[in-house]
Amino acid sequence: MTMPTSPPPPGEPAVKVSSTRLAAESWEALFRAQVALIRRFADDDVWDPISMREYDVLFTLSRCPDRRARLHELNREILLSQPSLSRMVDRLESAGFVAREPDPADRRGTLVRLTEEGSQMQRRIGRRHAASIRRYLGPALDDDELRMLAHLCDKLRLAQARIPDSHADPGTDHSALM
Amino acid sequence: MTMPTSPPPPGEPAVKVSSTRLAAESWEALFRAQVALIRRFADDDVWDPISMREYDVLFTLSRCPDRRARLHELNREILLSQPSLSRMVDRLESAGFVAREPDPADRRGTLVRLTEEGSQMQRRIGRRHAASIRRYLGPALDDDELRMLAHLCDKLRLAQARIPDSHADPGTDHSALM
DNA sequence: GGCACATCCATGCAAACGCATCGACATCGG
DNA sequence: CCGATGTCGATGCGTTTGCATGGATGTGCC
Repeated sequence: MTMPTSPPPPGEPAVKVSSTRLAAESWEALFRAQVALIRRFADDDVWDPISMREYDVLFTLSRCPDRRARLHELNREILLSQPSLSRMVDRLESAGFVAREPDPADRRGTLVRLTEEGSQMQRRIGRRHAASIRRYLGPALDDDELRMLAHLCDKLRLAQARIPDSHADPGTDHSALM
Repeated sequence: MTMPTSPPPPGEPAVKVSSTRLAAESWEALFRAQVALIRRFADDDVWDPISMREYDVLFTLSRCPDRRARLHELNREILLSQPSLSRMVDRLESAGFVAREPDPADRRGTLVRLTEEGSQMQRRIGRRHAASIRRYLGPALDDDELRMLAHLCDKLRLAQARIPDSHADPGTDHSALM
């Protein structure tokens, strides 16, 4: 998805087009690999009582300090709109896997905490999911390649914090002034 | 999402655990990088008349021979269930971007063809999206790194065809017998 | 040929999603 | 201290998604 291409626009500097093309091909490869793997994981019957996306929430919480996080913090890691995440937490809460508690430091916020039951569920599914990951990635790439892939993806993700929006307000961008 | 981990299961051979952990870390890195980039692309206002997922369909069709494909073929590239894709094609058809036509070679199937209007729309959005891709990937990775990332992702994706399901029927898997 | 089975697409329906919005609280400026 | 503005999370509502299923056509076997 979200791959561009189309014939290179005429009149652009050749070096820039080439570089754009390279970036587009890399994004397409990354995206398609992710689609193929998500498909395989979805076909695994390891998620049983919850969905893959709900597992993502439990997993993310399991890595948070004290296994709790603000809803808004969670929302930065989960590919869901804020209202959708709020309702997903509703469902996980009624299932007993997480619990909402007020944030004493900021009474606007809500802390979402992984319950013991939720933690057990995350570990149970996580073990099976880890076996699947190994099954699908292990035969495809050797250890050095896996390390290289992780390194490049981390570098790509972390760099995003330093790249402004395409429609950022230039008046408030002081990063080049100081 | 869909990252496993949890403490390494006791009693497993150390080498296997280590390898599983490496695969899991690579998958997590790949997935999180994809999430971060999808977020950025979604925030771009380049999609205007359609959605990012609908653009994915137009883009995929634009690469097909004669700009047409069977619905079922499309469904292998698009991360959507078959009924959802069917309805998305409904919407794109009423918007005039694609057209359904019967497949003369297999009367069960339906060919989805990109109309001229749909092709123009794809190119229009594609140019803007390509600029975004360059904007977000270019400063993060140099050309060699982009090439390496694409290579590893392609290798990972293409290898999936040779890796059986986790719950494959052993009776029908003849790959090891011949 | 004819019957069993597989494949392809469409549709009914409940669940989940995103957008717009609102109330509650925090923060900043006077 | 108070009002303006910004941030956080919840809810109404229309749209989109997935699951289960059905109808139609292709394929294999006797």
